[in-house]
Amino acid sequence: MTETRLDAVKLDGAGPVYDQIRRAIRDLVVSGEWPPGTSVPPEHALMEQLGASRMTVHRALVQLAREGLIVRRRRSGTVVATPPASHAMLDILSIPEEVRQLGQAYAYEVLARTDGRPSPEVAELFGLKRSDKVAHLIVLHRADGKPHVLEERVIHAAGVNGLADEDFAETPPGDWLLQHSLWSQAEHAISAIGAGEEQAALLEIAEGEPCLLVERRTWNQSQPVTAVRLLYPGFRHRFVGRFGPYGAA
Amino acid sequence: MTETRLDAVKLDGAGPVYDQIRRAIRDLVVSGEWPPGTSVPPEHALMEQLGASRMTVHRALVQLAREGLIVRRRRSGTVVATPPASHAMLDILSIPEEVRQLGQAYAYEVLARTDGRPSPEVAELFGLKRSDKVAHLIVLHRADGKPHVLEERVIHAAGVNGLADEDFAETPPGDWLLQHSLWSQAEHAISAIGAGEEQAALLEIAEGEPCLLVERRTWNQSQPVTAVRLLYPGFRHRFVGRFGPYGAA
DNA sequence: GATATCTAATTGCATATGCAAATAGCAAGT
DNA sequence: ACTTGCTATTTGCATATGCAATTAGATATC
Repeated sequence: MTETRLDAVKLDGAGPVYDQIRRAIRDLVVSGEWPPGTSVPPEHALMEQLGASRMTVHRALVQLAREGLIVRRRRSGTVVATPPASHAMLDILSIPEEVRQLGQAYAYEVLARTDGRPSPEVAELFGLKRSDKVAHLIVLHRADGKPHVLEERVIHAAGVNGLADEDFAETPPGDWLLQHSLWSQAEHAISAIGAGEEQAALLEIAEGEPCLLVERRTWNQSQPVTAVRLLYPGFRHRFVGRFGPYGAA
Repeated sequence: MTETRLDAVKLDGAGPVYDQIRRAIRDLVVSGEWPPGTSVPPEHALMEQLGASRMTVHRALVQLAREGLIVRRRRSGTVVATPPASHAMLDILSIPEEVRQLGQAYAYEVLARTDGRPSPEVAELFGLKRSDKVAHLIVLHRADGKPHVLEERVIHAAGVNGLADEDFAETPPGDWLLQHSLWSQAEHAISAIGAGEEQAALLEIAEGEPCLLVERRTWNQSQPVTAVRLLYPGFRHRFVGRFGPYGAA
């Protein structure tokens, strides 16, 4: 339960007051300045600090709660929520979790790791300078001992603390990053591709076998954090999502 | 602009009043009883009808507006929104639109149509009785003259009006359905698969070439509406989505 | 020490009121 | 016809007020 700097909440005079309050607090949350667990000042305090009525403050907080950024409980007060680990549509943010939900035993091996400058392709793909430092990893995830997905990942060292000291012996890089970095934007791309020679060997499938390729890039405040390519044997995987016409269910 | 039955809005006494109002109106919208374009009674009318204060009615309507079910404008009033044609993550609800957004010329051919009973596999997949009537269609969509995606579709006749009289000469079945049916639930599945012999011939690719298979099933109030399998040549397509940790961007 | 009870902090909900902003529709004037 | 301006309707926003529900923490009791 971190200390909350009350005067960190500042209005910008643009638009409705309730929305100024909402944005001010949202910014503190998504910037990481108020990390998950931080307690948000009670309505009365904000009301005095900002010179708004309680109902106006209330409206802002209720909306933030509906958006899932904060959690409110009577008497205990309001705290910053821990962001949902997975995303509605097609999520695979945590591969161990994904495998275990299938009721299979999870294991992984780090097949290769190189720290250094990004290759030209990687730099291009990611909008990095050649002088930036990155870690490049290849990881094979297994379910019940059988190859499940092949992960190739680039991590931007400047965006993540403690990267050099981590050997990913205990935790695979994807999960480790979830705990050691923030992200504000992500992009997914899904396509189908035939397995290359090396990839096929690692996944123990035939060369050219159709695979699902999931590419994900994440940024924090427009600074790159990580990019990953996940190669799933196609016949064994499908991604499913459910929703209604007005949004995810 | 349909007539609005004011007394259709009824409270159920469960939970907060503003939420009862919200749910009551939401139900009228999603059930199709108030189709898109219907004008919602003004706050004053609802206020009197329901015996709630204007602010309470307001709160319900504001929330529905934020959820995208209704559109509100000062003086003009409130109308039921036309549901968004495409969904944030991976949408391809309208293939013509998708192709045109790529700046390519769109065309399609209905390769086959059979009306009758569902095959056992289709019935299984869809939870239909063998006695239900369905239409089975195979459609090839082209972009700039080249095969773009192969569509295989089953439509449940009982769920859709006017199906028998439609020959899909003007509008491909996906788009036609969007206009002639409602859906309340959809399920997407994405996988990778090698093109079969016939499929490869139609798409003008090599047999076994990796393809993205998008399967979508839609229901209205738990009654099946349609199921479709879209086969995209993998090297030519990728589906992209962007979002933040707290939801779609 | 354990347990029951009270108190006060905090959020949740609803109302009443007033004013601001946008604008559809009408009226008047040219 | 076309423009101009007025007016009434409708939504948007903020405030002040009061009470209800929940419950952490203090207090009293056994």
